[in-house]
Amino acid sequence: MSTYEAIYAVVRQIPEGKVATYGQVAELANLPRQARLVGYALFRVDAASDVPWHRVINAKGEISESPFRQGGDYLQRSRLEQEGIEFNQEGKINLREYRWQPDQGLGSDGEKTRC
DNA sequence: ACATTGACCCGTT
DNA sequence: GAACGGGCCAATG
Repeated sequence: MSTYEAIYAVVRQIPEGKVATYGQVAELANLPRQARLVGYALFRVDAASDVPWHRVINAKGEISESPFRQGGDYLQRSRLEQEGIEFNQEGKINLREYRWQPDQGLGSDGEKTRC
């Protein structure tokens, strides 16, 4: 069980039609402030892996991927669109809508115990 | 074993 | 609101 394995495990928990940011995945993987490692891990992810790496995006809601990535840049976006995720003119995703929240069913009130 | 790299996030200016 | 820099860790050659 390597550190990357933990990251893959978290990414694998991302439901379909939802996206998670690197920082979020990092925290879920027990790696606080190590969003970088998440990105590095995904970079080293094997295409044959069942890791939905395409569901992981940066905090800006933009798709980040290296130009050397197999296929091209449109691949990830195409996959996300298949999941039902929409992009705006900027090619970004509405994190407020598609951000994966593990505790989605927190409470009907949503945010009440604030301050 | 050392140095380099690599798909980021956050706080400050 | 945008731009800039710093910090972190692991894998690779």
